[in-house]
Parts: sequence; C-alpha cells; structure tokens
Amino acid sequence: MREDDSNWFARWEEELPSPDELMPITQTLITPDLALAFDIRNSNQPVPPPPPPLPTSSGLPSPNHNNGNPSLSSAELGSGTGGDEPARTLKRPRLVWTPQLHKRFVDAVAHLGIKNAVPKTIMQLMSVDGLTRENVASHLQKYRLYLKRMQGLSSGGGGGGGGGGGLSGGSSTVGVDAATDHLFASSPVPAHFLHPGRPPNSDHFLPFVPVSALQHHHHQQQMAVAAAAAVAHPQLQGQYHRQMGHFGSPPNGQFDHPFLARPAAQQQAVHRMGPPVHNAPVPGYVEDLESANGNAGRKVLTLFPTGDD
DNA sequence: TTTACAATAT
DNA sequence: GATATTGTAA
Repeated sequence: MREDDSNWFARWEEELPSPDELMPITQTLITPDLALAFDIRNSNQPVPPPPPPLPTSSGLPSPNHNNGNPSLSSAELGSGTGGDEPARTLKRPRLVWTPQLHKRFVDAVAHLGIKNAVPKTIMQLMSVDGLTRENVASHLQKYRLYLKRMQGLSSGGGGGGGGGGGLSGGSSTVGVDAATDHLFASSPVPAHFLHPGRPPNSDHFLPFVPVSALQHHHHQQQMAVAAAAAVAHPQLQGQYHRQMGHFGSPPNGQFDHPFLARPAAQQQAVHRMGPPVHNAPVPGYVEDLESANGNAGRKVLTLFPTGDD
C-alpha cells in the first residue's frame, strides 16, 4: 500500500534523515573547483582510469561530458578561453533522477501547486545541492508530459494505476507502466495534479520549515561533494539496483529511511526573496565515475539509491 | 535582464 | 530513452 495520499506531505519531514544519519561517509574537503583547478584527486576515491592526456586534439568545443568531474584532471578545453577559467566553464556530470530525488521534486511541486511550480522555485524548495534550474526545468518538462498522459488516460477511461501491463505498441497505448513511467510512478502523483480545476484544500499546507540557513560565501553552487559511490550502469538504469555496497549496508537488508536532503534552509521561496543568498543545501549527492566498457567517459551524478517509497 | 517553456541535440 | 542544451517568448 502506498502512503495515504491524504497527507502525503505530512510525513515529508519524517522521512528525512537526521543530520548524523547523513554522510557518514567520506567527504571531500576540497571543492570540485579547486580539485579540478589544482589537479587534485581525492585519495579516498578509487580513481578509476587515468585520463588520457590528449594534447593536440582538435579544439572542438564538442560536447565533452567528461569535464565537470572533480576527480578528473586534465582539462584540455583549451580553445579560445583557454586555461584561464577552468572550473567555471566545466560541465557537471549528468544528473540521474533517482526515485528519491524525484520524490522531492514531486513534493516540492505539490507544495507549490502546479501553477506556481516553476523550475526556479522547485529547485529552491528541493534544496538539493548541485541541482540546477536547468536540471529541474528539464525534468519538469518531462513530468508535465507524464501528467498530461495520465490525465488523458484517466479521463479516457483507463486504468492507471498500476498494473497495467505490457503495452508499448502504439503511441496512444497506455504506457503507464513503461520504464519511463517507473520513475514517476515511484512517487505518488498528488491527485489535484491531474485535476486542474479543484484543489483538494488550500488550507493548512505544510509550511516548509523556514529554517535559518547557513550560507556559505561561495559564489557558485557547483555540485556538492560526492558522498559515496554508487554505480549506475546504464544498463541497470531500468532496475534501480541498489548498489550501496560500501556505505550503508543495511544490517537486515532493508533501508527504511531514504536519506535525502532535508528541507533545511528553505528560504521563503514562496515569500519572495531578495538577495541571492544560498541556503544550505543538502549534501546528498553521489558522484559516480563510470569507466565501464561501452560507456567510457560518461559520468553520472546521482543521489543515493535508497529504499523505495 | 532574467526566467520559463518548448524544441532539439547528445 | 533520459538529460542537456539551445532558442524564443514573456
């Protein structure tokens, strides 16, 4: 049974991990920026494959998904702007929307209400370190598409809930169970999402703990340090295997608390904020280096794969 | 100028 | 197919 959608948000905070539950793992003390700038690696990390120098490769501004990896040295972007501003122009690893991360997303959207849920606000509410507005925007785009489909299906008469089966034949087939929807299905979609006409009740909505806020004086929120390493093989993506081998091996093989970011520093996202102060986002990211076969150079940024919803 | 959104690229 | 990036409008 899923949690009651009556107060799906009531337990928002409860699901959050306590501070000491967070990052019991190794933490890098050097910011990715610095690490990259100084060509430093984290001795804690396995340091996968030594990056090939590649000195005289064509100065193609081509999509280099390899940068942005704090553990990688060598930055041969050198064309034009050359090695002047390395860390600033770097690309971050691909963000992987884990069920947990998505849940935060959905919760945030729910708290805001569909209409007020715009990338920037959502991002702020989620307060996940490393998450960018673009990340959210992109995901939101897809999420809206999903909701749209759900609407169409639910009003068309179908079923949506969970089980549906196979499909995958036509475009109008009920694909609520497709791999794509798995992620979205992992988090209950607030009912009113599908019924843009009548909000359930706009009364007492969780006030999102307006926590104080530690703010660091940094200029950019370049992804937080990785906490652990989960392997996200592209092939496993469809299964969300929990690869939490090293860090939090659950004694009984069961993770109860998804450790995500806590709703800590929640600026008054809803209340308007003036200065671009940065709240204290949650360090929940995992930085994974994928050097596997077939996927050389595809780094992925992911959140802890925890238990499910 | 910034932000959201849609479209397109990787 | 999932995410990133880009283009355009508000």
